[in-house]
Amino acid sequence: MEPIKQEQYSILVVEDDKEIRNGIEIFLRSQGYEVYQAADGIEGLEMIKQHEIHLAIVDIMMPRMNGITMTMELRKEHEFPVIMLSAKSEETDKVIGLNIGADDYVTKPFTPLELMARVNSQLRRYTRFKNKSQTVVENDRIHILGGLELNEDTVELTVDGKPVKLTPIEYKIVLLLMKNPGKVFSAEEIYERVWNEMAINTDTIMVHVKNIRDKIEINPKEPKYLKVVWGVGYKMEKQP
Amino acid sequence: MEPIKQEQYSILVVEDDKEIRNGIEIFLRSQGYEVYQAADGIEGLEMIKQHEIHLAIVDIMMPRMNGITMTMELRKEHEFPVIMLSAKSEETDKVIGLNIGADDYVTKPFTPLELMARVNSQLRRYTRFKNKSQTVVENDRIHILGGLELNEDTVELTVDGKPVKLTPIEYKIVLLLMKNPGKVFSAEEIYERVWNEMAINTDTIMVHVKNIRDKIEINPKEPKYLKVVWGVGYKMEKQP
DNA sequence: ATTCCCAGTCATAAGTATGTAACCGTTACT
DNA sequence: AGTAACGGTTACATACTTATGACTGGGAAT
Repeated sequence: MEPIKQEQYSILVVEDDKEIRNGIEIFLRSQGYEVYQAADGIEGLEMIKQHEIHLAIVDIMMPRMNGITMTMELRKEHEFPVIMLSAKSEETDKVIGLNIGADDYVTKPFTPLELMARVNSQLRRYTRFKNKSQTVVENDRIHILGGLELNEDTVELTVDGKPVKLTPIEYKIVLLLMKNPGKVFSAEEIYERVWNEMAINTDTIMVHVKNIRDKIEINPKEPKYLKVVWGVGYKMEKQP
Repeated sequence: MEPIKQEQYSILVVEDDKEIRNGIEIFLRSQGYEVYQAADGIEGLEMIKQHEIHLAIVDIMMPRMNGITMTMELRKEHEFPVIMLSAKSEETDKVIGLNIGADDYVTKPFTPLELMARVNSQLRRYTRFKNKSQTVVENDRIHILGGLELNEDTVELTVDGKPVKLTPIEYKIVLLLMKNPGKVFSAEEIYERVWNEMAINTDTIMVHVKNIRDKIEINPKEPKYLKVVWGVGYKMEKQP
């Protein structure tokens, strides 16, 4: 696990629990990041004014000003990625759905690897986006596969040009598969990467797959896109 | 659903209670992992020096050297995933884990299935990550032998460019042989490495070999790829 | 309150893969 | 040539994996 960093990125950690805050700081520093701390939203916004920040990790529940309000505030001025921390996955879906402007979320308790993966991923995306926005807007946030077109920015999927309504979970599954065309994911893997938690059973995935097929396939009985690989998992078939 | 494991991963179990240690070992072995044991942190570090370890399961409370100290020590040199075993599910334990570099937690008491799920999940992440970091390098998850091409990511085999459908077991056998071109495996060896259990009879292998030949060989009677070595076993012939 | 939508669970059906056994060919050696 | 040991082939019952439709409960929208 080695971060590739030419620049030194600065990360702001906003979290009222001092132990967690320090834990995150130590870990991020060990990965070569510069770290600033704040104990609540107001302190956090103050830090952003004073320092150049490339990414913020923000807890939702905090005294004085909570993470949601803080994120909405900072978004008026800044574009850097915000990763939210929340206690349970209940609220997080709402947060994402509400389009507060957070880019990702991690549910507590989390492991270092989880957090690290998301920090790296967001920074990668952010820095690439920044560079490209000056030239042509060649977007890697639009995924095309035959007649399927998934747009990450508008969160929309079209089949042969016709928009298709996906539920949040369906969207996440399709996104994962379309980001990796041809690659096979086991049901467990899909579960872990979409839900961010251990898989309990694979029935859930099967049902979602069926529902997705009903929406995107001309003939769901003989899928053209979302195929099963027997005994292994599912994949999005590359189109000729 | 069983993961496809052609490589034998080595797991170190560090736990002072001998019964638990042995219990874990039995389950891990049944899944095809190589297992090493240690009764405390000092022994554990010793084992890591002597063997190549891909994942460690470490109890927190142990005599002589506890799991936290041990994990901090091993992190100075190694990056493989560490799963901690702890008595309480207190969040503070997990915060401590953030500081020391553990990747996941299982709270005692746990079921074998729980532990297994986490072990598989962590190894999946770890190996995936390792592969991603070497983006430029020609992928070691694609194996080519003459007209045969096997891709581990898409779980596909093509013969002269044409895709061939393999069953899970056929796939595992082909993968094992193609990863070791020219190397001869006895039927027993193939059985043990694909099934992760003792071979009872070799008929099964023979049948699978025939079925594979029917799929990948132009003339199955005179195999070009999957050859028999009389009285010894089977191999994938290196191609000129 | 009522309706609607989504996520998850379950029972059952449909579809594949697998192991076994019986039988046929080949090879190596006397 | 005879024969014993080994490898190849075929067929089929059984076991697994995946697909499907119906049902439940929770939450949001009306």
